[in-house]
Amino acid sequence: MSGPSTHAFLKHIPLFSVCHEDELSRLAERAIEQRYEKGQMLFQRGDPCQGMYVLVYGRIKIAIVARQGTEKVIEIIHPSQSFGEAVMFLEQPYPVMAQAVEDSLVLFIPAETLFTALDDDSRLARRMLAGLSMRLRTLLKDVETYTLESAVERVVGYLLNSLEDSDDNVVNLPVNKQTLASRLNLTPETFSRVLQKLSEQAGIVVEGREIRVPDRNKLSEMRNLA
Amino acid sequence: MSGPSTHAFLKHIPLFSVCHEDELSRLAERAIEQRYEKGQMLFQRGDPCQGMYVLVYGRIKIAIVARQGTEKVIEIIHPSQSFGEAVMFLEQPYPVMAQAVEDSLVLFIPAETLFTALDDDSRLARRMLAGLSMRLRTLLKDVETYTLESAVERVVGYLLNSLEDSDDNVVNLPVNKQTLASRLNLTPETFSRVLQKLSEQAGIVVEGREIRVPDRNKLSEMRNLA
DNA sequence: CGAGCTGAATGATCAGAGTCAAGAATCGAG
DNA sequence: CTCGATTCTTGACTCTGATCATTCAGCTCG
Repeated sequence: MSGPSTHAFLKHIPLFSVCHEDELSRLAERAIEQRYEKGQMLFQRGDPCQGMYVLVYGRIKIAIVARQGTEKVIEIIHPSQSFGEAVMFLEQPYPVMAQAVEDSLVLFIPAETLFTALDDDSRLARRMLAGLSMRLRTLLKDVETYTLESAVERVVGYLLNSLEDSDDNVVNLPVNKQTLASRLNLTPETFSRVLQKLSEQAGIVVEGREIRVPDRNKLSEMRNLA
Repeated sequence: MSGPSTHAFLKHIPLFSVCHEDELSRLAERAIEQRYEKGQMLFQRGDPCQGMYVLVYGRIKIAIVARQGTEKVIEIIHPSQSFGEAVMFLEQPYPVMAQAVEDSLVLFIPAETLFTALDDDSRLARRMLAGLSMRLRTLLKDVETYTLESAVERVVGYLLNSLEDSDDNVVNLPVNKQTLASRLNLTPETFSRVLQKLSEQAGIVVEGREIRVPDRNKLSEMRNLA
């Protein structure tokens, strides 16, 4: 990806789509392309933060690591999503780690570059505020899910959510089941058992990373009854 | 609280402390004082959001409500804290509810007023971005706590955290034990038992809403062993 | 093609925390 | 000060989901 295509790429990211052309050019110019192989770390908890990221292609997982090394996936980043903005504003070390779960290409935007852009354009600031607010809302939803819902409810919720976008009846898991289980705050074993149960009782069909859902209502009903 | 004192109050809130005098005056002028009695709702999930709040005195709890009416406290707001900004930027209905747990006075700042101030002053925008980022970090920490820590660890963590500010060895619970239990994602019963256990094994002394911690290290050690 | 990995499924067991039910203590209004 | 209502504590029991251990399936690579 060279200069001009970086410009084009940024332009269709919601966050930057409001920017003026010359501002976009400036951002594109200073953005740094970084390639990561599957398994490589982008940053670890405690690392200093010098800017934000936008994922071009591949897949990144964001996770927290407990004292004993237990890892809990917070978020799975898809292409065109940005991450790391919040930490940049706080000027504190990363509270999480980021790791490529597939070969990935990211754009790194240095903090200085972004701060300048923010001062120049109050619309960008507004977008950014909305973006962080959205992130906050999502995280809040996660808290709600983790604390108020059972294992079955969490899985059903995830599946129905994933179905909303695509209009066929298939969910393609974005990562392996271990990682997804962690994202849903389940052990792989429990996740497997829940899928098993849903196959029997809600008629879903699991084939590797592909899950077919012939009847959404039936699946949805599993949430209500214990 | 009249106009001039509102100005003074806002001035010592970190978020607004960067504002110019005339901007502060404008904010103070348009801010609306609202009084709530203990138990009164400020807003409910689903209500439209027209601005943000700053708590002057009293105590507010922010909570999510599940389908069956189960309530989970997300945050306990103390004086000088602001809340509701994120929802304002999203222009969506509230995903949470807010209720006064003591007689309270809040300042309501209309969205329009704030948006104007943001456009006029990029420093305010920057502060606001930092503020939301901070909120995000806190919520992330909560996810970490809920998913990775046991009941005892959560309570010990809360106590040690509360001790950090005050330098005597006493924690004064800001709300009743039910509410605090919910904030820590525990049932009141479990919370009570954990306090019981910590009294026996870590030497803390519980007297109503006052908890004395003679030995922080001893308390801290409770986190590690099962 | 077979050895060795990694990811996934399954079974047996266990434990942490929730639920239900019953008292005790505390608070607040009159 | 007293009655009634919350709020808190304690006990007995249950249950969800974690842990541990094993087997199985699918790949990759020499």
